Amino acid sequence: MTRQQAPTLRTVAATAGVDVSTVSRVLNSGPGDRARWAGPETVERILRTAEELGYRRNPHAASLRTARSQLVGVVVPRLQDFVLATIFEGIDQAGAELGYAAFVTNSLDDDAQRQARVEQLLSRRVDGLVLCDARTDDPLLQMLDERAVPYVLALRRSGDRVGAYADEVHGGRLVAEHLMQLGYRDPAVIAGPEYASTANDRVDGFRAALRAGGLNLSDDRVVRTGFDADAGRTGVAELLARGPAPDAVFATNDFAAIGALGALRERGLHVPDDIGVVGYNDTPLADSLPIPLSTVRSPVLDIGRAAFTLLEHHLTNKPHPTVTFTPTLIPRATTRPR
Amino acid sequence: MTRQQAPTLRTVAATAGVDVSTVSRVLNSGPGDRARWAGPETVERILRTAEELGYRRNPHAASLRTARSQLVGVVVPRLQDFVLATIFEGIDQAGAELGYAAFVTNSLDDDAQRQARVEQLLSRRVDGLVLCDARTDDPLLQMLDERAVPYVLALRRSGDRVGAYADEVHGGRLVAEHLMQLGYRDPAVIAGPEYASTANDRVDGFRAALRAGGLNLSDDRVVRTGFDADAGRTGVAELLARGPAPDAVFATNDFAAIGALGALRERGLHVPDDIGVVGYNDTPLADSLPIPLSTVRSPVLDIGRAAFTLLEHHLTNKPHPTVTFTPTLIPRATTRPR
DNA sequence: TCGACGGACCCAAACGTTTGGGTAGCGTGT
DNA sequence: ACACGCTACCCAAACGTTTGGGTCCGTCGA
Repeated sequence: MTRQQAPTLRTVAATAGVDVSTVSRVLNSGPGDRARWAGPETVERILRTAEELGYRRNPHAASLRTARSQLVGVVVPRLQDFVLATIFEGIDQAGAELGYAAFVTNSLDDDAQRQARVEQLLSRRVDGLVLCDARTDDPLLQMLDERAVPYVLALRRSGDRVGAYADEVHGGRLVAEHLMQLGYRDPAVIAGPEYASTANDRVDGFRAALRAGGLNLSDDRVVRTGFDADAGRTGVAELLARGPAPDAVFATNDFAAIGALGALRERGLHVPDDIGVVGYNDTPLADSLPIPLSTVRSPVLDIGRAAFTLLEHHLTNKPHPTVTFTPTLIPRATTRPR
Repeated sequence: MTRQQAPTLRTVAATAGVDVSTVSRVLNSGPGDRARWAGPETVERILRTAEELGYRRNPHAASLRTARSQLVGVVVPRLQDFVLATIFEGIDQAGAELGYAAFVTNSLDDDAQRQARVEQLLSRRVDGLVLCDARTDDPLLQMLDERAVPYVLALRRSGDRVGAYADEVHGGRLVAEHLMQLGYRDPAVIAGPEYASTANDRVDGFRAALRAGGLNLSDDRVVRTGFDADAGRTGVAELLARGPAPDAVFATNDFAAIGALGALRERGLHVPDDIGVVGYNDTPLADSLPIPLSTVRSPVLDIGRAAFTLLEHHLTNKPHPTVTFTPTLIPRATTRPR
């Protein structure tokens, strides 16, 4: 077997005895439309020789000609985050089904980095972007709007821009209702950073549901930190420093909840007897912690898939209204009836 | 501002009053070499107009011409896994520095999926692959060898193929030495799946160090499971079903360790008083667990970076010998002197 | 004074597709 | 018999680069 050059349309056309244009059209139309371009046994012959020669179309040549790369860029705060990795998986899956490939990069929630990464994706000539790290007020998005770059958001909202989201307000509400139902009367919340709509919405929903249940969430029962375990520790420290311990803690992220669990333990507070804890996201090990964590699960894979679909519709001028998914509460051992 | 077409080399050449070839050469050579292709003020003019017009080269056209895509494909078992996400980050970082972009996809350690994903990457015409999911005996790799596809491995070995690895044997040894030093005498191990070299090497190193310390690791103190928390639970169950409890458990993965922690707790065994536990990988929350987990850390970001460098050297016919990184032990609260 | 040489460019082909526009041959209706 | 419309193709231009070859002109050594 000699070291053959990768076969091109020309090779296929030559060995099948037709013109390259015919091969191209036959190969690119679905089984139904093929007959529009060639006679049945010509179609058959083209398909067969393409197969035999192991022909694969050169996407660069095609992109050059069509000015469409079938490539999308995905920007996430951090791929190490389980939720974001899953969203990307959804995007990649849905994309692959339609012949798209996806690039993904970390923005680390850092302005310069975001800018640079988006610029890089754009110079790779992606057809569009999925941004998972939108800010509530986001100059980058304005820039993209001005440049008319096709994009959709995922997970984090910004204004009323189109995207695929989870109903975070509802998620917060679920947590509040769960706690109230179990008899907790004085919950606190450890919230993520202000710039993420997700954290804010969860707190809003939580507060609203408490109010509807006749409880008030005062400002000193809310502490703003980050998204990681350390944020949970410092959150608990802050909360306890402010006065009497709450009877429950809602951390807007499982990692923060896990950090909180550790901090509470160090302070001799027993979960769930002394204090209830609920997280958010249903990280894979929430279930497997020494004390399994009560939490909220959003269909993140679906969010990813939907985000891609939205983008694809955008690219093909189909309607693509924002979609919202509903989270569910997963009660486990860190909360119990009082 | 009218809707301008993206400027091409031709546009730049025309407005700078030179030929496209000159522009191309000037733009593509480093600051040092530019003078080889044009006079100093022509260079200056070209650079300036390119800048002003906002010219960005079309990578598809370039790839078509050069038959190099500056694209690499990365295959990981699961991107949701922190370690793999970090390795990818390393690859992406190092790649970006040299003008490469990276695709990443999940193989889920499933043969058909791996095959399909690799095929997809190849039809995207990547210049090479980084495989993070190699098996000890791996037909896919043979196929790539035969087709002369440039690739390197990362993390998991296969035969003596080139790659960037952590010294897992050493890691296992560190754990054994740590346990022996603390006075544990009868450890057990919950190992990952057979097909992953990482798990095997860790166990081998562990066993060897025990032997060197005069201890024997009998077969019924080794249980083979998977890489997730559930594997840890069932691992513990299996171990305890076999006879008297060991005095320590080495889980070759933090998630498994966390599962083990939960299972031990349910059975009334206290960590670290009744039984010590050591994980592997230093997952971000190992540190923040209610009982912080003793574990081993490998420089995974560096492994990713090194893997890319290796691949790039391969692509440019430079020497690229396997590199190995040394892990370190992170003692925390799940082990203590007996 | 002449040839050689090098600097500073330009020319044109090629990479592999896609796609708007042919056209030859045939069947059909009148 | 003729126009017409299909079917089943083919032709060729274009997408934006890169790169192996020119060409022209000025300088320098002998």
